Order: sequence, then C-alpha cells, then structure tokens
Amino acid sequence: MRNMPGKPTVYDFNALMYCYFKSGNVSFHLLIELYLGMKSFGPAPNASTFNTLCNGMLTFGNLKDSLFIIEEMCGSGFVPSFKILSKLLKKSLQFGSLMDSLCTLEIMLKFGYVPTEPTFNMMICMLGKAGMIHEAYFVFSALFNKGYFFGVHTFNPILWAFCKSNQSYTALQLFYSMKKRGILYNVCSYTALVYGFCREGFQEVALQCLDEMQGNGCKPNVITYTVLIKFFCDNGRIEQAMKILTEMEREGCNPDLLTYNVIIRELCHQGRMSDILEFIQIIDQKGFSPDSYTHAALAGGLLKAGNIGFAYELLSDAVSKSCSMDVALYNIYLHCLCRQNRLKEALTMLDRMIEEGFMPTNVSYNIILDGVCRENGVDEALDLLDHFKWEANWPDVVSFNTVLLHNNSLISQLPGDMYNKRLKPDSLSYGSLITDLCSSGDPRSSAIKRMDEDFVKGSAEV
DNA sequence: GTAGGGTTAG
Repeated sequence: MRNMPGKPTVYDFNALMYCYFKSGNVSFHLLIELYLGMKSFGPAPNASTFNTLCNGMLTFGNLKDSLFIIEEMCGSGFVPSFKILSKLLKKSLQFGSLMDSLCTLEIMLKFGYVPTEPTFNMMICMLGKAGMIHEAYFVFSALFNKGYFFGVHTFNPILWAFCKSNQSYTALQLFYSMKKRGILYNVCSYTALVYGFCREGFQEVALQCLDEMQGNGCKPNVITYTVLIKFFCDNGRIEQAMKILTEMEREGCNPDLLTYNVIIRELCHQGRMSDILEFIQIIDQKGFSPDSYTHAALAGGLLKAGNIGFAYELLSDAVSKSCSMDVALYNIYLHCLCRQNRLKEALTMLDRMIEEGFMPTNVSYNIILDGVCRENGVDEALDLLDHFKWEANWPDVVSFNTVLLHNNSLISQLPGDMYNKRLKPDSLSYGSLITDLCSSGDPRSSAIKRMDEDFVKGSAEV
C-alpha cells in the first residue's frame, strides 16, 4: 500500500483482518493489538470491523475475545445483529461455557432479542445440570415476564434441577404458580416431583403426587414407577416396591431392565436368593439380557451384604467371559479382592483395567488405599497418598477419611495435609477428630485448634 | 426436546 496514495482506510483494515482469518494461522493477540491500534490512532473501527473480528474469533472457538469484541462494539455505539449474538450464544453453550452464555444472553435481552427456542432450552438444561438452578430460573423468568412463553419442555429441566438438589418444595411452588399461568404439564414434570419428594424422604408426598397426576389424566410411565420403586428399595421397603411393581403392571405399564436391576440390587442386600433367581428368570423370559448394571446390582449387592465369595465368583466369571465390563464393575471387583486380603491381585487388576482402556477413578484408588491400610498398614497408605500414581485423579476427602478410620491418632497431622490440598474435611473427618480428642484428653493439640478455626470460618460441618 | 438404574471411607 506504500505505492498507493493516501492512508489505508477502515475497509482496508477490515479486508486485512478477513484475509488474515482465512489464512488459518491466526494470532489473536495480534488482532486485538490491531483493533486497539485502530481505536487509538484510526481509522475508527466500523460495524464491519466488529463483525469480522467476532465471526473470525468464533470460527476459531475463541469465546473470550468474541465476547470482548461484542462488548467493544456496544461500547462504540453499534448494535450487534441478532445473528451474531445468537451464534455467540450457541458457541458458548457448545463449549460448555455457561458464564459466557449468560453474558451473551444479557446483551441479547438488552437489545430486545430473544434466543431461538432450541438454543434457549439447551441453555436451561445446561444451567440445571451444572447446579445453577437460580440462574436457570432467572433466565426463564426474564423472558416469561416479557411475555415470551416457552412450553413444558423448557420448564421441566428447571423442575428437575430443583428436585435433584433437595428443593422439591420450591419446585412444587413453581409448579403451581406456572400452572396458574398456563403451563400444561406432562408425565416428565410430575415424575420430577415424585423423584424430588422421594429423594428427600417424603415418600407419602410422592405418592400423593402420583395420585394427583392420575387425577389430572396424566398416566405415570415406566420411569415414574421406577423412581418410586428405587426409593422404596433404597429404604429397604421391598414389599412396598413390589406393590408398586404390581400396580404398574395392572395399569398396563411394562417394567424394563432398569426397573428389574433396581429390585435385584435390594434383593441382594437382603440376601433373598430365591427371589433373586426368580427375577433373573423374569428378565430372561421378557427377552431382556442382563447388562453391566445388572451385574453391578448383583455383585455390589452381594458384596455389601457380606457375601464376598459369591460376588467375586460372579465378577471373575464376567471378566473371563468378557462380558461388557466398565469402571464401576472393575471397582466392585477390586473391592472384592481387597476385602479378601488379596491386595497384590487387586494391583494387578488395576493395571489390567488401565491396559483395557478403563481409566480408574477416585473410587478405584480409594478402594486400593483401603486394601493397603488393611494389609500393609497405615504408614504405607500414607506413603501412597503422597506418591501413588493417581493418573488424572487426586486424593480426595474419602481418601483421607479412609486412612483416618484405620488409625485416628494421625488426626493431628492429616487435617493439615488436607488443608494443603484444599480439601474440606467433612463430618466423618471431624467425627474421627472428636473421637481422638476425647480419648487423648489433650485440649491443646493442634487438631482442636484447627477444628476451632474451621468452625469460626463456618467451614466445618455440623 | 425434558426424566429413572450399579462402584469407595463409619
């Protein structure tokens, strides 16, 4: 351009940026510098500058700079288009960046834009799953109060999020207030409430929900019934669970493999062998084939009931027949071996699962840690906490509690270790601490000071 | 398009 008269115009800058993005080899830093240079020394960026920059950044998945450019665009008095903001919102959601998506939505609302329904639903779902329930509800209300009406598919994820985080009464209040405002609920909405109340231990309220949904002409489905069966089973009320099973069949709703897996697990806990065999037969007769959850229900249930040998046989059979294994099944297998004081074999199995492409989880390592405490003592376990190859995981509060429970005289040392690793002691950790202090009778120990500090900071669990 | 099942420390 040196050979041409005059200075480069804003169009030249825009074209340069456009071509630079197209070249594929992009330094975001350089582009931002270029933009800031234009801003300071001219030519002043125009709407096209912002669009080119934002689109280019988005193509390369650079959310942060895209959002920065949009903010700059607004700050310079330009109005971003619906299209570009919608694109930014979708990308933020694709990348799972909820904060960026919230910022983008805020900008959209400021200009009176409303996201498309699929994008909005995705946003609500993701916020709910990330436990950002209040944000989900806030976003929903912001649009609802402006007169935009999204249906039950948008609202159900909010209901579920409340019900999964022990706030089912809040969910119920919302349920009624939205019902008054015209939302027509479906079976998934009622199932959320049934789930929430069961989870918080209000099974009777859950049964009332079941009645109410039926009264409103909404038939419970296999998921609704399985939720009820699951929570009755978890409370050991297997006869109640069987009643629900009978009722669902009478209503013409067929149980599926999930339903049976839940029941089998509790039957194993209760050691009801003949019933277990009966249900395995039913599964077979109905044409289902047992899956990895069935095996986990059986082996995990038997192990928990103390039937270690049987659980072990079942899993080693599954491994040798190369049934579909997964990490949870391997973990139960490791647990069986450790409970039989076969730590060496457990360690071999840990290697084998890695070889077969199953990444051990914290659960796997904590099971091994427990095995080490049992067989080789706490000193070696402590060594493991520091030097074990934990793959992508780190010792967590369960790891520390495992060691503590094997030797709680370590308590004055371990909270410090946990603190250094930014782990918050839980009620089990403090339980060990209190037990230890009661038996040692030493009020000046460093441990009690730590606990005191934690209570003052409000970070200790009651 | 939303929803249900298995694995670790007392």
